[in-house]
Amino acid sequence: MTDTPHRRGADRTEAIMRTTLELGQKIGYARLSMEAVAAHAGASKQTIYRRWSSKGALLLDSLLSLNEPGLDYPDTGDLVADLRAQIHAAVDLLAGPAFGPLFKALVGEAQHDPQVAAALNERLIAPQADKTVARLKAARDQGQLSPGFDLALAMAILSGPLYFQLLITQEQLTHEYVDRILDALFAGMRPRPPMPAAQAGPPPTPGPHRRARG
Amino acid sequence: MTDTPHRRGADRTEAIMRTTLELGQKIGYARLSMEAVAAHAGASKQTIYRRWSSKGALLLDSLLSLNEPGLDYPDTGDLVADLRAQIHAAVDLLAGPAFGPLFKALVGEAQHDPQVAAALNERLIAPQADKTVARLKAARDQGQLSPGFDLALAMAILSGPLYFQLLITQEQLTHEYVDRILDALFAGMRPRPPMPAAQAGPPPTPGPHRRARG
Amino acid sequence: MTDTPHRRGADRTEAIMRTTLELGQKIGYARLSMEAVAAHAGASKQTIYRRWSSKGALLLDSLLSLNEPGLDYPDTGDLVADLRAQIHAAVDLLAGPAFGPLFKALVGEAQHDPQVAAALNERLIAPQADKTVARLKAARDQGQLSPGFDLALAMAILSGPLYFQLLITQEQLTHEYVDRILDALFAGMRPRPPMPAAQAGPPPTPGPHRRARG
Amino acid sequence: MTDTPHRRGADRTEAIMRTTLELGQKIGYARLSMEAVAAHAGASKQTIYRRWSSKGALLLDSLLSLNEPGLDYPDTGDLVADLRAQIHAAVDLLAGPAFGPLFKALVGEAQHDPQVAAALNERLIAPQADKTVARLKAARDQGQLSPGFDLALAMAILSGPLYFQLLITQEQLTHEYVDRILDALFAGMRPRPPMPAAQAGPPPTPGPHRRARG
DNA sequence: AACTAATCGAGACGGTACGTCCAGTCTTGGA
DNA sequence: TCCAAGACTGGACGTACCGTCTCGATTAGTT
Repeated sequence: MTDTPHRRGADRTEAIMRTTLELGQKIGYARLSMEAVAAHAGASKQTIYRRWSSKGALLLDSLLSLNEPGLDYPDTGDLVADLRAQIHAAVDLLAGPAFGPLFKALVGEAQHDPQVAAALNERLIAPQADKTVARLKAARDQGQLSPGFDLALAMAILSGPLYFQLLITQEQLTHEYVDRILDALFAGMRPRPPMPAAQAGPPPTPGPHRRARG
Repeated sequence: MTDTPHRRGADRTEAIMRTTLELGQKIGYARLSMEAVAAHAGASKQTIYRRWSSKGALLLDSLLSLNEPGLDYPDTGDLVADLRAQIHAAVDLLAGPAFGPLFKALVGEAQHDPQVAAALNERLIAPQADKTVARLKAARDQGQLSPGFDLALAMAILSGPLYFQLLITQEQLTHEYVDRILDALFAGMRPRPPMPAAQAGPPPTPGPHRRARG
Repeated sequence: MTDTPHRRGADRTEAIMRTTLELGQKIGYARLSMEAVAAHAGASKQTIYRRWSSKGALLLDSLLSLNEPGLDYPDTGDLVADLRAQIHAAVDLLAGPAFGPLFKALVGEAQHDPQVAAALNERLIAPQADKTVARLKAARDQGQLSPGFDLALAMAILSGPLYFQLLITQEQLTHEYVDRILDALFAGMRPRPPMPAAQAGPPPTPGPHRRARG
Repeated sequence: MTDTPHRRGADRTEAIMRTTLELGQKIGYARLSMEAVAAHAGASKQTIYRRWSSKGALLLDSLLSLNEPGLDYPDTGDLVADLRAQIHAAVDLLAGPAFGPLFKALVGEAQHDPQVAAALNERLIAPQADKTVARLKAARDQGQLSPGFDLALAMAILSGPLYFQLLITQEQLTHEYVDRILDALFAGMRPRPPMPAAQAGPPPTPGPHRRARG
C-alpha cells in the first residue's frame, strides 16, 4: 500500500526536506518556520525535531539533497580553463535561483549557530574546496605552478571575492566577473618560464570576457 | 535643567545603542531581543522602534557608533606596506572581540533583510573600500601599478579572502594570514619594471610571515 | 481674528466634545481613544486631560452638550398621558442613534469608574428622575394618587424596565413597549375611587397599543 | 499517571477561571488583564485565547462557574411569597461581594461587545428569567392571575427596578427594597375576585418591610 | 492472529518575543 | 500664559513560533 496517510522513516525525511525547499522558495527562508514546514509537510513538529536539531540543520540537509552529485573538476591539462569551468559551474549554482537564497540563508544561520557553521564547512564548503586544491596540486605536480605554491591560500584567494560579492555587496555574480578575477590573479599565480613578465591587473593574455574598469 | 530623568533625542539614542552593545556582548547578538534592549536601557519599545525599524538597523548603528572615526590609510609611498598596515588594522577590528561578533551578526541579518544589506554596504563596507581604492589609485597615478589596473577588482580580491575566513570557515583572522595573502597577490599585482620577474604564489621575495601550506 | 490655528478656552472645549461625538459615532465609543480625539480635534492630549480626568468624564460632558435643554414634562392634568408623553420622548432619545450608543458606553464606563457613576447620576439621571417625581407629586397632591404613594419607588418602577431592555436584553425600545408597561402598571397604581376594581395585568382600559403576550 | 505537571483540557480551563475570579476580586475586574491572568494562572496567553475570545467571554464563564446550579424557584402555592424568596436569593447573589462586581463588569463589557451581550443574555439572564416566567405561568394557570396577564412583561417589570438600582444609581440592593417593589406591584397585578380592592402604590395591606418614602 | 514496540499526526502546553496601540506625563517652541 | 505637537515610559494587546509534551491511531515485526 502506498497511499497510507503517513509513511515511515526515509519517506518522512524526504517529504519534510522537499517541503522546506518549496516553502522556502515561496515565502523566503527567513520567514520559514518549523511550524509551517510541519503543517505543509503533513508532519508533526516532533517528527522534524527527531531528525534535525535546528532550522539551520534542516536547511543544510535540504540544500545538500538538491546537489547530491556535487560539482566535479575536469582536468584538461589547462589549469586556468579548468578552474574557470569549475568556478562558472559553482557560480551558476550559488547565484542561481534555487540554491542561492538557501545558501545565503544558511550562511546567515552559521553566523550565530556554531553547529551550523561547522556542518556547513564540513559538508558543503570543504568538499568543494578539496576539489579545487586537488586540481591545483595536480598542476603543481606537473610543474605548472612553482613548488612553493600555497594551494589552500590560492583556493581562498580564488573563492573569497565570490563570497564577498554574494554575501556582502549582494551584487549579481556573473561569469564575466569570475573571468576578470581569474585573469587578474593568474597574471601573478602563473609561473612564467618562457615569457619575459606577465603584466599585472588585467594581463595581456586575452580572457574571453576581460574588461578593465578601475 | 539638565538632570531631568530622561532627556530627549540623542540621549535616548545613545543609551539604547550602548545597551545594545553591552547586552549583545554579554548574551550574544542572536539572542538579543528588542524587548531586552528596551528593558535594560530603561526605554520603551516604542522609543526604539521610532528610531530603528529592525534589529538589524539597530545593530548597524550601534556598530557604527563604535567606530566613528573609521580607519584611515597612511600614504608612506610604499603601497604594499600601506595596504598591509590598513588591512592589519581592519582585521584587528573585524576579528576583535568587540566588533567581530557584532559584524558577523550583522552580515547574518543582511542575508535575509535587503534593507540591512543595503545599509551595511553603504555605511560600512563602501566607505572603507573607497579608501582602499583611493590608495590604489594614488599608486597607479604614480606609475606603481599598470595603467589598466582594475582598482575595484583589486579591492575585492584583497578583501574577499578575509571575509571568506571570517564568515565561512570561521577560523581566526591573523596578521600572518593577511601577510600571506598580500605576498601572494602582489607578486602578480606589482608592476615589475626594475625587478627581473617575481615568482607567483608565495614569491621568492621574503615576506615577514610567509609560510607555505598547500 | 477667528481663523487662528488654535483658539483658547471654551473654543477648545467645544471642539473636543464635538470631535468626541463625531468620532465616537463613526468608530464606536469603545474604540475611541483620547489619542484619537486629540488628533482629530487638532488638540494636544494635555489640553484634553486639563479638562477631563477620564474618557468617561469626556463622554458624559459630550453627551450632555447634546441635550442642554433636557426633556420637560407637560402637565395636562392627565397623569398617565403626561408620563406616556415624557417617557416616549426619553425613549426616543435614549434609544436613538445619536444618544443611545453614547449613553450605553457611559453606563459601561460607570460600572468600573465610581466617579463616572456618580457624575452620571447627578447630572443626567437625577435631573430627569426629579421631573418624573415632581409630576407624580403634583398628581398625588391633587388626589389622583393615594396619599401614601411612594414617588421615588414609582419612578424606579417606571424606569427600570426600560433600562433593563436597553442595557441587558439590548432589544429595541419602542413606544409600544412603553405603553404596555404603563398600562400594566397603572392598573395597580391608579387609585380607584368610583370604579369597582381595576383588572390587573393588562387592564381592560384600552391603551393605544396594548396587547397581551404571556 | 495523574500527577503530570499540566494535565489537559478542563484542568487548565478551571485554573484560569479560578485565577480570573481571585485576581479580579483582588484588583478589580476593570484592571484585570489577560496578561495578568495568564501570569498568575501559570498559563500562556495562547491557552487562554484558545478558549475565550475576549475578556468578556472569560468573565462570563468564570461567573457562571460560580453558580453552576442556578437559583431555583420554590412553588409553595403562594405566588408573592415565592417570588419574594427567589428575588431575595437573586439579589443576595447579584449584589453580593463575590458575584456583584463581576456581574457589573460583565454588563459593562456587554455595552460595547455584542457577543458578550448575547452570551450574557442567553446564559445568565434568560435562564433565570425563564424560571420567573414559569412560576408566573403556574400561577396564571391556577387562576391566581388574570388570563390575559403578560408574563414576560411582568418579569421585566419585576427585574427592571433591581437592575436600575444596581447599574444606574448604584445604591445598595436590599431585601427591603425588593419587598417594597413587590408590594407596590402586586397591588396591581393580583386579581381581586374576593378582596375588596387593593390600593395602589404602597397598598394598605401590610407587607413585612413596607415603608413609604416619596 | 494477537501482541508489542516504534512511529506517526495532531495539537495542547508554557514561554518568549513580536510589533502596535494607548495611557498619562513631560518638554519644547510658537502665538 | 496657553497651546499643538509630540517624545517619553510603561503596560497590555493579540499573534507567531519555539521546543516539549501527551494522546490515540497506525504499522511492523515478533510470537
